[in-house]
Amino acid sequence: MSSDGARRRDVTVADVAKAAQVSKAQAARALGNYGAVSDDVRARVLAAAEELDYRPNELARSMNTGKSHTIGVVVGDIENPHFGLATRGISDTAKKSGFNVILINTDENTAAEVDAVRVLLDKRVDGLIVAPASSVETQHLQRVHDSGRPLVLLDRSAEGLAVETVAVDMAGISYESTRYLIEAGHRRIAFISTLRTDVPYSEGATLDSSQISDRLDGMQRAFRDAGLPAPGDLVRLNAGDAESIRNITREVLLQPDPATAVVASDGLIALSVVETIQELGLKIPDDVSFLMYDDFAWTRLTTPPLTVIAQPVYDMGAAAAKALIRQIEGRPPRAARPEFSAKLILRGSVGVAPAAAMGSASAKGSLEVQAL
Amino acid sequence: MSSDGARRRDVTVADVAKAAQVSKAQAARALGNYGAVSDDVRARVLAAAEELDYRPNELARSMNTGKSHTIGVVVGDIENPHFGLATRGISDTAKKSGFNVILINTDENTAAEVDAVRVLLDKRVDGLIVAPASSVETQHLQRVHDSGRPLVLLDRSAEGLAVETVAVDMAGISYESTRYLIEAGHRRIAFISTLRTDVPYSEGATLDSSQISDRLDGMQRAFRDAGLPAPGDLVRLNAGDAESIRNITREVLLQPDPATAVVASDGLIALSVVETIQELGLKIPDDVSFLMYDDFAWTRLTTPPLTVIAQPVYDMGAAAAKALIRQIEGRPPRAARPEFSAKLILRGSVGVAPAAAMGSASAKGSLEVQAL
DNA sequence: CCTAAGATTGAGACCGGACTCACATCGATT
DNA sequence: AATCGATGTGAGTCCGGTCTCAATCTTAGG
Repeated sequence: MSSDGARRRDVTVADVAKAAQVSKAQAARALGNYGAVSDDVRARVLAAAEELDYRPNELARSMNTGKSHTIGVVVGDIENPHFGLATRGISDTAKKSGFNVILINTDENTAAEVDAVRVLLDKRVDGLIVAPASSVETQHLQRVHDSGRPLVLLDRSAEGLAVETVAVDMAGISYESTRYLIEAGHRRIAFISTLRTDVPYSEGATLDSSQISDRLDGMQRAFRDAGLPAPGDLVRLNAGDAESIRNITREVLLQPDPATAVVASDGLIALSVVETIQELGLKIPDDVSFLMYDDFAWTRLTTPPLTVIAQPVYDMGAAAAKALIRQIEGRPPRAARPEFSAKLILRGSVGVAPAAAMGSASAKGSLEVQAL
Repeated sequence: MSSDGARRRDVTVADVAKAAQVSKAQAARALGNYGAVSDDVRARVLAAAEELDYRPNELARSMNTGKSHTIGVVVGDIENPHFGLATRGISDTAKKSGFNVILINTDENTAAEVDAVRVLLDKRVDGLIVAPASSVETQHLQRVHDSGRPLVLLDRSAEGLAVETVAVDMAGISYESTRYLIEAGHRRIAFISTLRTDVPYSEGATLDSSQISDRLDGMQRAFRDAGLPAPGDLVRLNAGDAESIRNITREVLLQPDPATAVVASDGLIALSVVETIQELGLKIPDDVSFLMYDDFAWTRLTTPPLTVIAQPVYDMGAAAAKALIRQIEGRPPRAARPEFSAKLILRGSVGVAPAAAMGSASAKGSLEVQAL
């Protein structure tokens, strides 16, 4: 309990003005630090404000400046460290420029996303950073853009939406890593993703996610360039919870013409896949090779450590925030936005494909491993 | 570009009223769904709103209702999956009750926390959930409480602050797990935490974090009950970045009277500790036993899988949000708040202490391991 | 047919700041 | 000493809603 009781009404400029014996306008000027105010008045007002423990009502302030100094961030799943890190990048950057972050989780559900965007707009955020759940259903984002509210997309792009987008060149890294797997003798490469789709995957089908579809494009191109048929039957989407990932993993590894390598689309999937592989008593990389997107610290602790595709997630979050703030402040967008690129980090989870190993006398066990 | 151009001023109730040919008051009533409105007027207003694509300005609304339907969440580090999960629990629960979440990261820095709280208050959030960086420097939280703004603490309590707190019984689980280690023959148990302190740890010193100090109390009590001296010299605080954790780990393991078991205070620390142990060529659990707080999925993937102290983080986040919302809505706090309790999950990283192993002929390798 | 309770409705105050505008004040200019 | 641009200052409006209050309309009861 402070000296003079608790939970009384908030102190307003008017109160301060009265205490300082000046007009509301003058008090507001002194407090808001604008306009012309004599030293005498300023001192009195500031003293009164201090005395009364005055705190400006940002809501009121926002209402007539039109700026809320708040940006809205809409992601699929904060629980996923990928977004955790990205969010950290965003919020660190935002804070540096005096912006706050309202975070909304969509569970990768477009309806929830539409809602989130609406709520954020209603709250008059100064701008939005969205990792769209769908690259196809984007009317709500289109509307945001049309309304003139700054918008930056993260991780995935939206079809036909000319909006600044911070993402890595997925097709490129996917091509590169697939080639790496192909060179290790793998022909049967499974790709497992949580992406929800109605129809089972078939080559050429348009997917809801630019990110996944770019990855698949990269894989296909790698196979094509190698003169090999892409194993479309091993592309498994709709991997939802741990149980379904487990089932899918068993399927692709135990079926007649099984996968010799598995690519996990994100860290959450990777956990279940690796766990299932261990359960099946299979050894990585002797029996199955494994590759995953995102380089989390724990991937160095497994035996063997996992070969991963590292994405500069924090930096991307930071870049998205920077780009957004630039838009908010009306500065022109960066001429050449930096393309973020992912890196294939070779550790120990990719080995020579079992069948190929028989053919080549030299290769055995894991491929050359790059330190760290 | 929508049919009628872009980026025009926002549509307001006044606009809708004009279009519907009714007074502003009536339009507001129809839109806000309060007061008495005839069916005819309601229909016209709703139609006009639809036509004009009217969206209420939540800022204006908040300003005179006094409610922002927003809660502020202040955590030390969203990047830490512990908080990621907790945040998820909070935001899921909040959303269900129509609340949004403004998230601020403090980097476990009290000054940043003070600032965060101020900003949130200025934004007139309806309530706050804070995981206090310090259990001692809590004047800012005290002020929040005094002002009557709902406040719930998460994870750690604040000294002398009678505020609803959602946390696990740390002393209890720490006691239990220490006893477990002691029974396995460990006498030299190291405890590594990021907690920043000015003075090096000494038994009895008051710490800045209720969480850590409870854990240490539990450890000490376990040693005392076992009639053994607590290895206070192995309590290592100030473990900041990966590098410093690495150094500390080496120290406690390589010094003359080394630790035979290491307890990592959180998942981030655990990563570096385990990595360092592996680097040193030591085997878990044969050479060193390892125990960590928080049960992350990856702890099941290492060899051996790690023995952990699982905390119901998501549920705690959800409970904190529920408690806060209850306060916001003026309902009485739950009579008996559920005590959350952590669970020791035995996997394979704790074994018989090397010295003790020599003594007992039977024990060798890891202790009995509980499935999952 | 008249009257009063109850339903509708519009004018305008209000929330807490920012900002416009007209009106001082004041030292400097000539 | 009269004039002028540069401050200072206070009254009052505005932002976009909510909400009070008095006026007007219905409609059922007498």
